[in-house]
This record gives sequence, structure tokens and C-alpha cells, in this order.
Amino acid sequence: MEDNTAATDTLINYFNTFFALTAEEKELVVSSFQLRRYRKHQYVLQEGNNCQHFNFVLQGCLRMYQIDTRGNIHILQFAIEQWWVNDLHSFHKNIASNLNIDALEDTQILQITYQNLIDLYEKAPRFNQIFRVLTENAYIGIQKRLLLNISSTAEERYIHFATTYPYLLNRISQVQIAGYLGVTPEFLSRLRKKTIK
Amino acid sequence: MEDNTAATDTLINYFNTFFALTAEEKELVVSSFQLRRYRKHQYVLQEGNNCQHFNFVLQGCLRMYQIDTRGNIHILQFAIEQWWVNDLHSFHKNIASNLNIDALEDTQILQITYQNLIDLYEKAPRFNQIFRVLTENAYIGIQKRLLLNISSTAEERYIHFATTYPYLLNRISQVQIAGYLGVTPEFLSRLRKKTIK
DNA sequence: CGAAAATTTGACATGACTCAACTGGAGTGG
DNA sequence: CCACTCCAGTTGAGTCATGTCAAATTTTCG
Repeated sequence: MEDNTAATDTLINYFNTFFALTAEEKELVVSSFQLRRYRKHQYVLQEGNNCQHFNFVLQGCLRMYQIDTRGNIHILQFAIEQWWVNDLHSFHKNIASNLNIDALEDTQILQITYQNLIDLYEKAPRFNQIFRVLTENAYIGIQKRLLLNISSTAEERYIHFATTYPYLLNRISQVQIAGYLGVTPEFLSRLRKKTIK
Repeated sequence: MEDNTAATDTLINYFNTFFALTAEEKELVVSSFQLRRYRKHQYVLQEGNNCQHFNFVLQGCLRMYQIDTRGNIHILQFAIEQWWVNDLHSFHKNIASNLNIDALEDTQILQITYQNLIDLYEKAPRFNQIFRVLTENAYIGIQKRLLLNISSTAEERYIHFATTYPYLLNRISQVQIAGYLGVTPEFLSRLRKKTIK
């Protein structure tokens, strides 16, 4: 167990952008979350296992993805600083996940276990509100993405990604971005050639 | 204003499947939600307007969709009995929606306004928990759908739809289902011909 | 420096779309 | 209750977006 104080400060500041936390609530955050470090390529969650933690990224970059029957990787989400990443379904139902989460860079994460999260809700019910709002925002985001995927060409999706997350373009390789956009790396390469002009 | 009692009973039963409501909480539900009827083809929300209500379907069927720049309709969601349907983004940020919701059948809805929902959370904070869980479940569902869209062919998506929602196949026209699956009606027709064999 | 991975490029294959024509059933007005 | 219209569904022919596979090139990193 290493000292969490500096790490949880970041998380407390994050929560504070939603609601000012009481001293008690801050205490609970400090005692409920645990800092953990992952090296590049290391798994945070591997399919077949149950998702045991809610993960909040302090530093670094992760991807969450599924491998389909043809062996192709489909990236559901990248997570960099101040993002949450976890398989909600596996976490809440306590069932095996069919998703993988691994580190694209050396990464630091704050983790809370299922039981600690339940206790947190119990002891400080206001976190229900915070996580309700967080989940609503996540829902809005993924709904936008679904719509974009259904209604646009790969080129439009790439341009949208590049303008929405310009800071990810230099940080994440094209293979990964292709897996996120739902195209092959080859085709993304052609799109870029065409678009850069 | 018509009598809501029978209608809100349905909603209270629905909430009860999550947590047993207190008498007070039931009272609040009765006084916060309002029954409204829509005829087939009638708009519940039209793009350009702000989404003013959370909608819970008592009876009937709705679709929520976006019209893209080429004039194509993309259906985000169908909503039948005991489903919620609304544009969360527009509702929470109080901005103009770019989505439409309209009735595919004559439909009865229970509606709560933004202000009433805020009051409900205030007076009965436990609803934060209920809606947190509801939103988490909705998130899980839409994430599955996104993954399916990214990783499968139209045929696989149709088969998945047909086995997951068999009761919708006879209830919703193929044009609508095509708009939900993200294919043209013509192509869906060919898929069906091939699949039925 | 050398090996492995990422990216690019080319040739070809295919899933899905477009547009247009045809069919059949449901609703509507006289 | 018939005639008419309109929309959903089907079918065909041609096209385009994107995938597949294989090879060449560049970059990354131990």
C-alpha cells in the first residue's frame, strides 16, 4: 500500500467540479480509492475475468476493447487523465467480462472496489447524484458516437475524431485510432493521405 | 388535466422493482408525472425544440431519430411499454435538440418536467440512486449496440435484432427497423430473403 | 544496430448503397 | 363497397466505400 494522498487530491478536485465535498466525504474518498500503477501493455482487465474496480486515470492512457470472432480489435474507449474506464456490465452484475482494458502508456490509476463503492454510496448518498450525472454524461457521449457511426462515412468520422480530440492524434497510434473508428488501419492510412491535402 | 392514478400505478410498480418506495415517495411520483396521449405520427419532440420532459411509455410505441444532411433517418431507439425515451443532452443542458421523437402507434406517456425532476431529486434523494442505476443500464445497452455496429455485418446485426426483440418484428415496419440497424430498406429486404431460408 | 511494429501502397474482392421499376395491401373518399 | 391512391416491400442493374491480402517502407525501441 503506498501513500494515496497526492493522488486522491486530484480525484477530490475532480469531484469538487460537480459539488463541493464535505470534509467527511473527502475522507471517504481518500480511504476508498487505491492508487495502482500499470506498465505499458499491461492488462487492467482481461476478458474472462470479472471487472473488479472502477478506474479513474490519474496519468497515462488506456484502451478498452473487444476482440471479435474474426480476431479484429474494436476499441470502445480510450481513457486518459481524468477519465473513467471500466466494464459496467461485468462490474455491476459480477460476471465475466468480454472486454479488455490495457495500458497504451505507463499509467497510474485510482481504483475503488465494488464493495467500497457500495459502502461509499451508503455512507455518502450524495455520490449517487455525482455518479448519476457522470453516467448521464457518458451516455450522452456514447449516444453521439453511435449516431456518428450509423450516419457517417469513415472519412467524416475520422475528421470528427481529429477535430474533437486533436491531442490524441499525436499520442495514440493509427492502428488504435482505426480500431476506434471501426475501419482497417490500411483504409485509415488512405483516408489520411486524402484528408491532409 | 386528467386523472393520473391508474397510470402512475404502473410507474410506481416499475420503480418498486428497483426499491420499495415509501408512501411519501409514491405521493411524489403521482404528483410529479403527468399523463399525455399522442396519436400515431405525432411528434413528442421535434428537432430545434428543447426536450422538456422525461418520458415513460405506458402504452404504444415511439421512435427517436436523427435526420442527417443527406436526409436519411437514423433511429437511435424504439420505446415501447415501460421504456424511457428522451434527449438527455437537450433535457439537461436546456438546449435545442437535434433529435426527433414521434409516435409509431397511438401512445400514452407519463411525463415529468425538468423542474419537477429536480424537485423530486431534492425531496426524495433516493431517486438519484434509481436513476443512476437506470442510466447505468441504459449505458450498458447502448455500449453493446455500438460494439455490435462496429464489429458486425448488417446481416449479423439483423439476426441479433430479430432474436433479441422478436416481439418488435411484427410490430414495427421494416423501414423503421432498417433505420435502426443502419442499412437501407432495400438492403434489409435482401437480407431477410437470404436469412429466412 | 537490428528486430519488431506501424504505416503506406497496390491489386483485387465484396458488402452495402443508389436509383428505378414493379407488386401488393391498407386506407380513403365518393 | 368500389376505385383510387399511397406507402411498404421486393427485385434488378450498376456503382462506390471499404475490406483483404501481400509487399515495400518507415519508425520505434530494446
